[in-house]
Amino acid sequence: MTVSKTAEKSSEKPADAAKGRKDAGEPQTEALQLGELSEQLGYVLKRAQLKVFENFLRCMASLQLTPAQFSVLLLVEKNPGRNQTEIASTLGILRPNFVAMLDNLESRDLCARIRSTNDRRSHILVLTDKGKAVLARAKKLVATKHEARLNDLLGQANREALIGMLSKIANEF
Amino acid sequence: MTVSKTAEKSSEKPADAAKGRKDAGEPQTEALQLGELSEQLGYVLKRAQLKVFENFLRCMASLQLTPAQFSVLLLVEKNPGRNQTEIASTLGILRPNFVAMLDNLESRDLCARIRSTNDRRSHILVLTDKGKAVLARAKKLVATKHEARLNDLLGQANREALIGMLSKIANEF
DNA sequence: GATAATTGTTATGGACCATATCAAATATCG
DNA sequence: CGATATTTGATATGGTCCATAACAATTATC
Repeated sequence: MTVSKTAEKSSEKPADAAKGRKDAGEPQTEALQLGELSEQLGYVLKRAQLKVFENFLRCMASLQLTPAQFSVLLLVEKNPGRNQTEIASTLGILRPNFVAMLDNLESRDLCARIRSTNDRRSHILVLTDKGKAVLARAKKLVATKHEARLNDLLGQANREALIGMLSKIANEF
Repeated sequence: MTVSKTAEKSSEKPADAAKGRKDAGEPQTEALQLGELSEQLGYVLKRAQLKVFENFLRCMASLQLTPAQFSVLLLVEKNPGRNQTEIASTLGILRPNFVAMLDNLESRDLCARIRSTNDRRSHILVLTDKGKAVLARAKKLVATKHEARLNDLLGQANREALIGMLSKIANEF
């Protein structure tokens, strides 16, 4: 969802108020000063997150997986036998909102809900064979097209340092 | 918006599937393994961004300013005499969505729209006196409560490195 | 001076997030 | 045991944010 619809054209790229100009004539419209904005953590964090998600969606276009869907498949694979509540809450997804998400993945035969025999309220989540295959391909795409891009941009060491700092913020802020 | 409503209680904190347990009895529900998820840039980036925004809103509770509103005030202050289209596009906000945002800020007497004499289609944006005062207080709150938190957590050098890397991603990814 | 483009605006729909509520199943406690 | 509370998955619903189409007023272009 939210991807590949008409996506590609507008979307209002920031830092580009001077658009319809051949970059040769008289710049009657001066570029705006970002000022302290470019030092604001929240601002730059949000911008970076949007860019990363955008790139992720492009890399996954052939598999039609959103970041959220990818994270669900990853977590279900790593934690077989868990129910919806456990998977959802670990990802910070509220149970009601997780239902439609699973409906989607299940309708595409990527995962399945199985009634637990221990607790007949629960739906145990598992990946289907197709789900495992798609996830495997998704991992390769992420590694070769998505994460590799970061290494080119920042370098291996910086990339790891970045992930470490973001994790720290996510966990301890 | 989106803040301080009933906010404070639920919200489904991740990495916490084992909740209603006194942390003393028998852990019948093992913690889930995040696995490769904790190395996924997009995942950790999104998580960090949510935490940072959440903290920002808490710091700004007394002024009732969202990150987006703060960025608008900052940009208008730094770039007086610009119209809605220029401010909005620099922030990556689509013009239609910028209207309600300005209605809000204007109704609170933080900024004002002024018809341009050169181009009577445009609305020049300026901060009101109250807007300037509020922004000044907001800056102090951000510096002392919000950004300072990052320094405590990462240290000055790491904080700057982080901002630098995020900017690079936002601009070159 | 006719046509095209721009500005602010409204209307509208989609995606995402949050809450309340429900039925079925289970847990708890008298 | 049996009444009550809790949990699980689900539905309904509302809010916020994001994106597109369309419009009137104004300006630019030819």
